[in-house]
Amino acid sequence: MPRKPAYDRDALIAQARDLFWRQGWAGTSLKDLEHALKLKPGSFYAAFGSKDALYALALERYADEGIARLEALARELGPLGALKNQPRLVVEAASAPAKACMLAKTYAELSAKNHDLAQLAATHLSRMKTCFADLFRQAQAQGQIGAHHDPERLAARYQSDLLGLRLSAERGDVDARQIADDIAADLDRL
Amino acid sequence: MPRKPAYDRDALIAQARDLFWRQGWAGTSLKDLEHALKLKPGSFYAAFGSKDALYALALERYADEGIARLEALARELGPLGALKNQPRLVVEAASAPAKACMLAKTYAELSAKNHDLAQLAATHLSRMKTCFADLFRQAQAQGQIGAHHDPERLAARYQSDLLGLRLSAERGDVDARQIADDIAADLDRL
DNA sequence: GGCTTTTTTGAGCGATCACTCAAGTATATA
DNA sequence: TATATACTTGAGTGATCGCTCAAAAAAGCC
Repeated sequence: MPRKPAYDRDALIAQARDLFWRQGWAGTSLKDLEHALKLKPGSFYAAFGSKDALYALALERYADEGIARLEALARELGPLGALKNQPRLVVEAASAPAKACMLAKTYAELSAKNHDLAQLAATHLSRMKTCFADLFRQAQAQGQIGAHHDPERLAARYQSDLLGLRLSAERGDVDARQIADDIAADLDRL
Repeated sequence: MPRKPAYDRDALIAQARDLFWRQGWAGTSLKDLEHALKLKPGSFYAAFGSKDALYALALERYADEGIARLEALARELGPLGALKNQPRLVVEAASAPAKACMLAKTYAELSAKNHDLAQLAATHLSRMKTCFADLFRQAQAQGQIGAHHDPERLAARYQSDLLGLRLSAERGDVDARQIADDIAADLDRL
């Protein structure tokens, strides 16, 4: 007997993610969301509960897709191949709403106030780091990387470099592709 | 004949910089500033004109002091020594309001909206990059770094790594000192 | 078609935003 | 001490914030 919603919830989350990714938490108002998602306030709150709840969904979507993409890349190119290609891919992703990492932007914006979303972003960053560490471990098991290296340490450094790279890629006066290549080249010296 | 202000303008700018640095642009309200600087709205606007004008002053102060600190370090340790020590120093600066770079945070927060302050932060980031490039050039002239390297490229990568490091240093699940040491170690292999 | 159930709509809520300004107060000169 | 000239004060501006809710509209079942 009930009426069905006129929107595609998954598509709305993806749209919200793109908006939040570009503009940040404080930089995205409900008016922005209502306009982009074509939802009036009532429908918005019926669907998602609050701005923060939607942001949390967007963060999760962002992290899940990022990890899935990396794992797919590893199946295609192997662990070291995936790690070496990821920097270039991220920098050259033309369709992405922004170059910088949404998790890092969220954490940077909200951690000072101990906002729940900052903690959530940190958790997802940690998941990604674990994913990197797994790939380094696999590369090591395949003999592509010296056995004396600590995969966790390599992962922390790699993630740090990627975050810097992705922030640099938003700047007009930096050649991010050069940096991406240099990061990849460093992996060959391990 | 006039009355003198009861405040120290330079000290107020430093306090504002610390607050903005920690909390960001949108995250710092005028109430926050009034409370921290102990200025009522009237005095605040008589002294600085607007929130954005004070933020611009804070950004400039931040960048100027950062460059001055690095140049002093280079006079003490030489160009390569300064570049190698900077990561550790930044990560271990216990008295700083935050680990992450204020210029990077500002740019990340405001560039999507083409805010004037984002452009200003980008300009200061560029100044810093030039400073890094000068140090790499000097290190090269002294034979501490291979002559085949492009100092501008080294500077871009170094700054990118530093931005990533400083963001990572705000996280609880990352050993930033290890990353800092790894960045420094990479400079020895140039 | 009639009824139930849900979604959609949009006016409007209190709170907070950056900011203004007139009145009050303190100080340096004469 | 008197006067001129700033600085300080804080109530209050309109705009925007995230969000609520009652009424209107639409879709599934009999």
